[in-house]
Amino acid sequence: MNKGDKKPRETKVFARNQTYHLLRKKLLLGLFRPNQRLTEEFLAKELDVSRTPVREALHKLELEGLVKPAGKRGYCAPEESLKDICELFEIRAIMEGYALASIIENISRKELQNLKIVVQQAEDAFREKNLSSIFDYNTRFHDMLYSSLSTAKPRLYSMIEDIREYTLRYRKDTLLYRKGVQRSIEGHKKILLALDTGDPALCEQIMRKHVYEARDDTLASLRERNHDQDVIEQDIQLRFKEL
Amino acid sequence: MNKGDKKPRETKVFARNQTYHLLRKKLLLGLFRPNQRLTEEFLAKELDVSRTPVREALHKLELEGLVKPAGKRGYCAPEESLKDICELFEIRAIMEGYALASIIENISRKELQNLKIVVQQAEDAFREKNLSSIFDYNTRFHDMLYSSLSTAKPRLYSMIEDIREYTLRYRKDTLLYRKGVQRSIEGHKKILLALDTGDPALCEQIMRKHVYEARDDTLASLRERNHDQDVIEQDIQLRFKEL
DNA sequence: TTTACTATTATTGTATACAATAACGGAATG
DNA sequence: CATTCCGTTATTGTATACAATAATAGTAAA
Repeated sequence: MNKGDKKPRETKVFARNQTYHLLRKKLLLGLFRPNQRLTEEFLAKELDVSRTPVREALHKLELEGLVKPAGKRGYCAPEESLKDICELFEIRAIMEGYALASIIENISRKELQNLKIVVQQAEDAFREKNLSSIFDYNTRFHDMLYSSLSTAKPRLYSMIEDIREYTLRYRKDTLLYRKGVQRSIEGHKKILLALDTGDPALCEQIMRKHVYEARDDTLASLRERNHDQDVIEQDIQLRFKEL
Repeated sequence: MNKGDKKPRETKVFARNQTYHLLRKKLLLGLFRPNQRLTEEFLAKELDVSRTPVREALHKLELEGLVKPAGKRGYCAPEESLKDICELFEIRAIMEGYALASIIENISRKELQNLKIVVQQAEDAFREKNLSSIFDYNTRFHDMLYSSLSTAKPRLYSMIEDIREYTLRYRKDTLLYRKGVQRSIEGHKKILLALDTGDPALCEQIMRKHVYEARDDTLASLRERNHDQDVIEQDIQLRFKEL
């Protein structure tokens, strides 16, 4: 070790964390067939670790509902029922609605201005049919909107993030659903208007409606899914490359 | 094995589950000092299992926020900040408010009648100063109220149950706070009235208010806590005896 | 052919060994 | 007396061995 680097800052990456996050991502992207049996040994071999980190990951993922018990032994990937999807969006609507209402206490004029810029960018991208970047703009809009929440109400924030991730699994489809994208941008504009009024109840109402629209678009796109299954497969593989 | 019992139904209890639930309960009851270091070996010895189930339990409990990382290594019991408590109640208010609003679609006249009976029983117990049984009546009221939710919206239901458990940790104090008990019963009456009207928005509003009152009473009783610390200790030990 | 029983295999649960490293403490130095 | 360095100890991360048991297949009997 050289004398200069007292702390080499090699953030040791543990197999446990890596395994958990990788498995989680794979499940969220739907890379396992529904009801596919997930045995510890199989996953361990696939991820090139021992059973120990895999088992822990599976048990934690069970807590989150990302894997479900298969009979008396082991786990499997859950199959997505429309009812489950609806409930996830419903919960998102409740929590994000309240989150928006509590944000108006703290949000600054400058932050509002920045949000407007992002929405504008998303709109431009939509006009140029640059669909993939819209996904990023939407994400940025979301992150900016809730940035104050992460310190003010960390628990609410992390719950919202979790649920958003769970619904993210289906958004890959919505991405390809043009009408949904447009509605989403319109929704963001309305959110900004609501914030401008400073009325918490209105904010809550608008945000709930926005999430319900996202739900409807997701369901609509799921119904068309079989039409362009191969495109989606490609998209999944691409998105997974980013680890 | 006798011929009669093909399936002896000895539900094998795994050290893993037992350890997780026991540790969870201890944490919820506040049986560890805040910031107390929780080493795997110490807990393993205490619960008479190996480190394996303990480690899994700790990692799962971290996911729930019931233990927090202590420095770079290991975990410790989190210290309860008033801010955290407030946020927990706030989230409860959001979710239970929505839950009540969605219940009115399905609730039957008979169920309403049963709920009224339970509230009446709680009121009688209060008049007879039978404080400990009020806790049970309140729990029963809650369970009956949300029984339909557990099948209709299982995810929302389990989230509410989790958060209720997290706030339960502080209710042990509220139990001894007479004014809080009375307000709680009055709150339940109002909830029944709101359900009678069949108005979802009103239900949501009333329930939120009810939970906020619970929060205020909890905070108030926490402030008086030092006065009768020994009584509370006794109560904790007693409650823990029930495993 | 179907059913029931048994033997085999697969897979998980738990404990433990070992390695890696963080935490701690004590000696040496200024 | 304070501080830094180094060696010891404590504690965790991972792999693996072994036991327990569920799943499976295969065989025999009806």
